[in-house]
Amino acid sequence: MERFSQSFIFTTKEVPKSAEAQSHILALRAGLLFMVSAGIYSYLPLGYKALRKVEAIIRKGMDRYGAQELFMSALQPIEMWTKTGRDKDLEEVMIRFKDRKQRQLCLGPTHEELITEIVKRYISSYKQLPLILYQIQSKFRDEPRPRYGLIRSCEFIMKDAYSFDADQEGLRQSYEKMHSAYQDIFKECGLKFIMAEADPGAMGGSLSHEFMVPARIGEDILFACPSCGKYFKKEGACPRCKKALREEKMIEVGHIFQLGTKYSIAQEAFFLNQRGKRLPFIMGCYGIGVSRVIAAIIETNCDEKGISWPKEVAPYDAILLVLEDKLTSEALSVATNLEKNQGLAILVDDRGVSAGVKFNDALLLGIPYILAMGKNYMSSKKIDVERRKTREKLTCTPQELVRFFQDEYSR
RNA sequence: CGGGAGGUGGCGUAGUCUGGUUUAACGCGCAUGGUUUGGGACCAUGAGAGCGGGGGUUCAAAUCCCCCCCUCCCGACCA
Repeated sequence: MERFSQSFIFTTKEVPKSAEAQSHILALRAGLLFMVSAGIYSYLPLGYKALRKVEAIIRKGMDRYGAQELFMSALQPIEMWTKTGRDKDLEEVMIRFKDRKQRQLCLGPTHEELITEIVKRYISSYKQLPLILYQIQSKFRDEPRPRYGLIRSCEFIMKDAYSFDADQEGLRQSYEKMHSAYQDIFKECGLKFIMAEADPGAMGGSLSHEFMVPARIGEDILFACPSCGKYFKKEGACPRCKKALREEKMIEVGHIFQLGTKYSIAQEAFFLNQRGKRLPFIMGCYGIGVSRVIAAIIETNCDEKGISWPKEVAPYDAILLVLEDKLTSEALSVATNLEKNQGLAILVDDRGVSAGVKFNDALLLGIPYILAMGKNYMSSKKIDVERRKTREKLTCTPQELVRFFQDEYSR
């Protein structure tokens, strides 16, 4: 239970000038983010809570499929990149500089090279495979044009996973696992997504799939068949329905790649098979733009009043508005009970502002349940409950509230 | 990196074209006092900027000229 009056949560009525995308405007208005510079953001307590919720969902999804978490350095010597030649390929996006010893360093835009060095050092037998490692970490890219807040920024949070297998069939299985994990993860985050076969581009490799969320401000485009609903990467009539396709904008939230041996061969990362033969690891890599997921969730879960977080990622489960000063201590104990008995995280709005401000801030913050204690509580011990998403309202006593939440969360 | 729009108290803006009536205005927010109190209340008082930075023109510059920086949008780019 936290008290709004003592929390570092600040909302604004006015729309910040430096934002155009809904998700960006709302993230700033609801006090989730602080803009440091173009494409650089700091997470404020409320935004960080939502971020940690998303990270927890990702960890659960990855762990379920046997991936192990580690944490690599963002700082990398440039020599790490010369064997694969990507110091040249990624020259433009890499943020690089010299330290006091004139050593060339970069802030990792991605981590294939480093993970390959790590695995190469410890894995030398087929018996230690397959292996999937992942991390959730900040990535740095010198974007030519940062855009739409968290959608495209120069420093952003990514979940990157890497698989190591002894053969092509192993890679296929690892890829399949990550494919399933991603579906679980995006579903739990409350995102409606589409999977599309993609071009591996500078990552290299043979096969890749993108996870896309349809949104007005998407930077990618897929072509949808209006009759069967299938999506295609290229324009042209639907092969099955022969209908003309229509363009839809998409936010790319995840991308998985079958890399093959591009990195293992270049970096001489080998293991011994059953017959003692030296073979390069067969690799895959799997990314989720964590901060971008936050933006995609807000973008697709909002209305004219503000954000409407899906329950699973909401920074708090409910907000309790105290509309009569006298009720403050009673409200705190109601909140404490809900927290103790049902593990709910409650924000108690005990600020000395008008009811209108509290209701509107509650809608802006997008916490799934808005509870109000005021007149109705004074007269008949009734708490007013509103579902943020549907705006449905009902009333119940504190005792009934316990059952209400049991029902809501067992659905 | 090309094209467009901007930079004025903490936030959002007006003023810039046509220099002077500006000791820079308004709304929000903030502080103090009072009245309010269920869907962004009201009154009073008050604090807070010298107009993105630097040069220049002029008796006089937020306003005109030059250079630079920053932000947003469109495009190019995008693991």
